[in-house]
Amino acid sequence: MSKQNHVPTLLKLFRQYGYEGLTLSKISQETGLGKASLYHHFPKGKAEMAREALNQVNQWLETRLLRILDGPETAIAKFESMCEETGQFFNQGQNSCLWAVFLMEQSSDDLFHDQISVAFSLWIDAISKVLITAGLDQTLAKERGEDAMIAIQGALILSHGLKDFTLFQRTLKQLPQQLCEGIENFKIRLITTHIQQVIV
Amino acid sequence: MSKQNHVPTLLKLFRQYGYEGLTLSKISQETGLGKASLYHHFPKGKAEMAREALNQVNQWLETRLLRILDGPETAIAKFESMCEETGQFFNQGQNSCLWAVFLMEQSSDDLFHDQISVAFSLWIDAISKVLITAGLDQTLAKERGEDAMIAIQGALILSHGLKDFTLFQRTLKQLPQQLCEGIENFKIRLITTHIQQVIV
DNA sequence: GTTTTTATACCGTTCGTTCGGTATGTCAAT
DNA sequence: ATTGACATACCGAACGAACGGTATAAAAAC
Repeated sequence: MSKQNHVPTLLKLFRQYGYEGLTLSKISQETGLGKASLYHHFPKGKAEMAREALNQVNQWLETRLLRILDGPETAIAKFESMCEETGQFFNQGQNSCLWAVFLMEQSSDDLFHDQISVAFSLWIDAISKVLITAGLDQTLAKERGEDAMIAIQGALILSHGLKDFTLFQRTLKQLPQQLCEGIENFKIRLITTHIQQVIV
Repeated sequence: MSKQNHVPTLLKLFRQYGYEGLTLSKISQETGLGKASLYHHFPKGKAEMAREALNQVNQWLETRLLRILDGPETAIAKFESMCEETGQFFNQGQNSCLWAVFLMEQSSDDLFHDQISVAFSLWIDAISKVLITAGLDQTLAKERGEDAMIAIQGALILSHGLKDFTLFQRTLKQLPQQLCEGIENFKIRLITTHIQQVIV
């Protein structure tokens, strides 16, 4: 069986147990592969397995989310797609976020901070770019992108802490409106301005 | 030296390394106590040390934060004090939150979920109680309490991921206004109503 | 002089990792 | 068609190191 087949399992395990909390024995048990076989696929050991799991998440971000936000739809439609996709990815809040998990432990943060930092920036910038295109002020757009990520990450934690996953779902549901607040009539304003100019 | 003197060190270490990531050797090294001495103070071992660290946080919540929110000031003033206190506690975003750290690992979450869940609920309820007193609808007040916690937890993660702690500070700064949105004139409305009644 | 606190030495276990080797398949050279 | 060199996927057994934890007893504090 190919190496890539086991990456989703690795992702699930690292999310669940954290970097230090996940042992090779557990990985061996869950993948059905002997420890030596694991080292055949991932010669650099546990760190490489974690890196591959992170890559899996970052690829989801780039191939699914960023593609949505780069699309031709309206801002609100893109954000709704984004939240839909995000909800699925985190299993409606029941999965934790590997980025956050690795950030919480110094050892894994030392190893993977760059990957995580880039991922956050990409997501935030993609959101704010949509907002800027929709006519929002540049500074405000950036802040709203950050606030969106804050809401998602915070909602994941709260949902886990309270074992109430409707919290995550509510947050996602409110996010598009929140992001687009004050720009709903952008096109209308544009048209109005245009008409006025034409008339004059 | 008394047992309680070492709890802040334990808190710092568990926040930094997580539960599985922190070893007794490290604790021994940082506290300057031999392992045997550690087991004299904490007979149940690592789990007890973590529990004491968590208690430290929960006591901060109950003796500092909840006391602020129970005070006689206006809603906005209480929230400003809360954010000030919170900013100090998390060292302007540079400390991570032990609740979140323990929630991310299955092993520590199994051990301490109850303590964490109670803490979240206490904080949220205290906030929403303030808002209800200020005249806000009960459901909306609860949601805002949740959103406040989401913002704080999310901001901590984002700040760490981007190594930009101004993010956390901005979030705290905006929080009071955000919480009080739509209730600023509550007292004025009350007085107005009262005057009208008196006149009639 | 009793109690509290600390240190030394060690326990069994599990950690991440490595070694040696087997089974299966590929593919050109013979 | 057979051979031999190489590549891939896998595993059992073992490695040294570090883990969390525990005796026993000396030292410090009261």
